[in-house]
Amino acid sequence: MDVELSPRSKQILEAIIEDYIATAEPVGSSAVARRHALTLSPATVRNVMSNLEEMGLLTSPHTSAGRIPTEKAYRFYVDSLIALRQITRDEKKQIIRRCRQAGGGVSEILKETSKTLSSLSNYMGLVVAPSFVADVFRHIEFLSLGPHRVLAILVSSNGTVQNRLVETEEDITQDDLVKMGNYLNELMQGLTISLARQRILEEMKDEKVQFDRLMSQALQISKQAVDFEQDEIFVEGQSRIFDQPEFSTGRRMQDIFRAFEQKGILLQLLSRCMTAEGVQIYIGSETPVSQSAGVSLITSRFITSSNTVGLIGVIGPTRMGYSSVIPIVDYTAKLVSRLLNEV
Amino acid sequence: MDVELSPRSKQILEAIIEDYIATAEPVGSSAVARRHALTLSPATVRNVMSNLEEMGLLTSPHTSAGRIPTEKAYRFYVDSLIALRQITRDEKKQIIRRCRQAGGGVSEILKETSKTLSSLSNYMGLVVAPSFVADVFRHIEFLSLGPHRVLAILVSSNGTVQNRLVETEEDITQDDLVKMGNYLNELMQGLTISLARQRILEEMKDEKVQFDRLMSQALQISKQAVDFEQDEIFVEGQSRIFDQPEFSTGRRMQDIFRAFEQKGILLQLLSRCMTAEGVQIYIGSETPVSQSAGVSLITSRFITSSNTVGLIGVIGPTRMGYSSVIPIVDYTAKLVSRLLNEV
DNA sequence: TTTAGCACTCTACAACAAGGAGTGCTAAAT
DNA sequence: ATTTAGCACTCCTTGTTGTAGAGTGCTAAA
Repeated sequence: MDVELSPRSKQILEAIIEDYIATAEPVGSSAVARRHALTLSPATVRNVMSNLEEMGLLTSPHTSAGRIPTEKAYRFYVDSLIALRQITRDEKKQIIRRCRQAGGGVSEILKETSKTLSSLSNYMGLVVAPSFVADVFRHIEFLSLGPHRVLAILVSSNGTVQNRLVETEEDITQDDLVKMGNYLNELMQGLTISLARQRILEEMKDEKVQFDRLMSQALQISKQAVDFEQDEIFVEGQSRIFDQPEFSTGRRMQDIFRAFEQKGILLQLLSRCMTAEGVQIYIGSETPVSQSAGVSLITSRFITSSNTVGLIGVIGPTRMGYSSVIPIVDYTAKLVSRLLNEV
Repeated sequence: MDVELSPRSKQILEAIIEDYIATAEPVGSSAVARRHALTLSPATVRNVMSNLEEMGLLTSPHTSAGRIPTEKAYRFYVDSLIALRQITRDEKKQIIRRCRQAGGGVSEILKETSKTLSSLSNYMGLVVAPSFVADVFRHIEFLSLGPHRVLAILVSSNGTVQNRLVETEEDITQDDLVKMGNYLNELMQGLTISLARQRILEEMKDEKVQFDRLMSQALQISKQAVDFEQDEIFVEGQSRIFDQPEFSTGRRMQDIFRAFEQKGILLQLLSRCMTAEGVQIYIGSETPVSQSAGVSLITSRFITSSNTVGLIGVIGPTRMGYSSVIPIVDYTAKLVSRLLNEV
């Protein structure tokens, strides 16, 4: 950002951005002069605006409309101008209450978090759960559910539970299933899930094991149990985008919804965002989700007790209330980290 | 339905409905005469249409537009006129393949089912999972995840797995957790989840148990484990409603999305639909989800091995391709029942 | 009972005019 | 050297009018 601006230009730019965020209408010179009680005439403001336009910070939809901020302007605003609103005691309370009351497992907490983000920000809430495969193995257990059906339950030290129904060729008694469980628990103790998976594959090559019918079956089943892609994603408050006038035309909304139906995009997002600490802000075309749709994304990562990383965030129009959403996202991410690490 | 119609009127009504389903445009008298190679002049068709309008089966948006079917007409069409299209071998294959490959637990299968319904019908797919509380208890297990954290895992004989993280006041060793598990497994053997819940409450009143520190803790924890509302609902293919011209205006879409964000509505739907067997069809204002939005709903229930009931369905505009969607829903419901009962 | 003919209604679309908002430029004022 | 008032200009918005087309309803003939 090689933007060099006089204090007055900054002030005017800020006024325009905030006006536009509030109204979604192009803002004209007289509106700025009036609303901000600047001791300047519209004409002066116009000159400044003209400069800002040349610098690529403003555009006008047509000759005789006011001007609207460009992506570059939002970027500058967020980097240099913004006065973050403090998160209120009330909001804090609400976040804590809702995330806690979710009770249940990790998934339930994260889903409620996503809803909370949505309702506090009035945009869409997004949570991408941490990848299970990086978690540390805690426990595996097999239950017989019928002649050829075995339920494998896999627990990580985070408390994330995976279960999978496996069809077996032959009948296995519950006693044998317990033995298999003991064997595997021994085998995978202390490994991450992905390492555990490797260990299983190695073990399957072992000659001793190959001759032990029970053990080789155990490996077979558990291999299926660890082989999955578990990508939990919670997008909540989708209907809120209808509140935004810029999305009232179907076309852009469709883009957004399409994007969410492809999980891949969101996972890619996760991997991109999880390296950096703190609140990340993606504006317009910077946004990995749906570049064309004119949305911005504010995210922050959270960390579980096993040091795996997840992502929370808010998605709204580029014209979003950054100053209030950023603190909310920030606070929520920290809270979720704390909740998930709580003793 | 006290509709008495001549064969010719029926034929014309059917033609109009099918035309309108295909085009979403009001259909005029000459279009009917032409497209259906009826040996009738537009004028004659007009007379018939005029009658149909009087009977409340057609309306016209304005004087000089064609006519469109009313809800009553769709109802009559579905009840008496419709020629169901046979489900193709290809569709069958696709349904089977996708539902099977989902692997994993019940949830995964049902989610994939919902997606499959959506992509075959080109409308939205809906699956409401059977209520867990009616399932038969199979197994409970406790795992220590840290000083004061216990993970309770509850398995029903369907293979549905519930897990819940419980904070305990004092530390409990894994050994004790195993004992607690044994005790509770004994206690709840063969009961449904909801009965198991009652049993726990009864047991907590028992004096003998109250003096056994371990057992009373076990009850305390397991009470939390069975106390939840687990309503899994999968709505997939939401972006498809953008393809329907009648929803291009934001207002009606918003209604639909709002409805889906309130789970209550869908659960109410479940309870209403699950009593009846076979395919259920709800047209327009009959639809429990969002009466105002002009949507129709085609559902059928499925049954799990423990005789609990779930719901699959397709949601589209009232102007939906009933003749092809009905067989798809019918077949899929049967398949899912079979899959979930499979030995 | 069916059909041709015709007047009638209503929409959709385009062309046009008036009003308004906001700009850019120029020249005067500070 | 800035700031500001004045003013012409642009372009959107809204409303009006006119026309073409689609489709109906009615009447009278087949």
